[in-house]
Amino acid sequence: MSLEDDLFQQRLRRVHEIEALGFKPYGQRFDFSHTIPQILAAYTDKTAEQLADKPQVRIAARILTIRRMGKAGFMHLQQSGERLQVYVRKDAVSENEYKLYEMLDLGDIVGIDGYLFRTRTGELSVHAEKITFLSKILLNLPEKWHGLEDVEIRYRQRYLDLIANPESQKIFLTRAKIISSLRRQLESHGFIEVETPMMQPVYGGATARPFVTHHNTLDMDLYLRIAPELYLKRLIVGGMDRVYEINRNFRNEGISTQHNPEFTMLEFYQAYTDYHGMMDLSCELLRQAAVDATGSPIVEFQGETLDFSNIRRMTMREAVGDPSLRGHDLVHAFEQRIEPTLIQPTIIYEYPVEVSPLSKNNADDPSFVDRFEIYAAGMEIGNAYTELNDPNEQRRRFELQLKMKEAGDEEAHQMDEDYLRAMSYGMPPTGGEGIGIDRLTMILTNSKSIRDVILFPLLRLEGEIGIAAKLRSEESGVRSQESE
RNA sequence: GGGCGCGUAGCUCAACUGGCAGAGCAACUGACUCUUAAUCAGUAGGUUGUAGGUUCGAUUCCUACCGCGCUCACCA
Repeated sequence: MSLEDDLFQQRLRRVHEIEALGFKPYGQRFDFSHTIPQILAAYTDKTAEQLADKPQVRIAARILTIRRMGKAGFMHLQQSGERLQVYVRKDAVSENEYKLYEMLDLGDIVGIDGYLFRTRTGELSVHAEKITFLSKILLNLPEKWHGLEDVEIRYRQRYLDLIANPESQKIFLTRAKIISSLRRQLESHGFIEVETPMMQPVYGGATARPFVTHHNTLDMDLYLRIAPELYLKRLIVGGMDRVYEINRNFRNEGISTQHNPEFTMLEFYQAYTDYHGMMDLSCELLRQAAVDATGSPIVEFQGETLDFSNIRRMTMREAVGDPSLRGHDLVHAFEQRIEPTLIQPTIIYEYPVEVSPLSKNNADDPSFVDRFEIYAAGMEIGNAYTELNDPNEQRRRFELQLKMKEAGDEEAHQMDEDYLRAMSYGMPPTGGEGIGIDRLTMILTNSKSIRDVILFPLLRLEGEIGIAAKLRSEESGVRSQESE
């Protein structure tokens, strides 16, 4: 029998031992008085004397370490990636609770009633007076000071990563702060959050290959959206002058450290402004998001110092520095030579019309459009433009895209007649923008791979896991032992 | 999809040129009422990713496959 099976069976037996002591191995509601982060925030700077009145606390968390010394011992509990020590002495808890303490495993979840004090070495700790059992671990936790380093397991079993690596919790906490910062800022500018279809009969708003799915009752093929853009602009036509959406896009393309097939995009549209207005708003949004997420507009990313309080602006032609290049050649030169060098946050504006089917022409040179993208750390993190609101020009752009499609461009835009119809009712001059939340999170959490900022990145199927069989066989093993 | 690299105990890693698969942590037994990588004494734990091949002998060399990473292509 392998070690793991042995351990599994051993712990399953322990479930019965815990029951025999009068505890529930998979416990119930536990009304805690504080979270561990709350206790640390409130009492970290309190001296032993200031804790002399024995502040009473009731906490619930997972056991990360245990140090037993016969008739007393310590353990560290962890909650939301933060740790607090608990001191258990035989004469301070009931006899059964101490027996329970002696059979606890790393990874079990317990509730502790007790009071705060400082140990002889000065560590803030809970002096346990009551132990409640809340949940049993059956598997083995990763090793305690190296944590879990195997990236494949970190991505496949994110729950284990979150237990073993507190930094991982922090990344997703920061991600949440970024999103809530952007929401708060947009709300304060009068933007309304909306939700538009993820399943679309006609896909558009970006150049990408879509995922296809099928609705049975309607017997109709649908595309998972590659962008919400065309629906959001229908709302602008309808008089919702400031709208935004934070949601998933799906693109059926390559996977890399910067690409996941589903990714989160913020898109926002503001009537009666243009791309210069969007530039100013973007700079404000990004600076404040950096401050809200990290405490500063200046962040470290892979050895570089990025300053979001001072975003440079230059045209694509200026960035490339070759006035003879136009159209696709200009974009190609830019992507090849310039994009990877844009480490500091930079706005690149005025794009060729060929790569911008939904943007308004530049008034001085109609072969360019009033569009910009935001780059940082060599990645594109945002894309914005003055929206094309002339339905006949939009029709010509769609027809140009259809020709590109016929010529073999799999990512060229589809014709969207309802979008043209909406625009024919009159769309106000509008500025619109998309910001890639995953990439922004990478930069603000100093993460090298997009998989580090997506809780469950797409991976190939893993082999047989076998846990159901193990649970089943151990269960029958326990039963046969009991009947002996 | 192409190229390169990695896969050894639950975790983190060793194993020289092809020669008896090992350590720390975790686990188990025992001691210990302020430890914190607790300590001390002892015990157990392996289909070396999978399947073939070469060889007296393969963790090691070869082939294919599976998974992951990096990178190029593509893309945001």
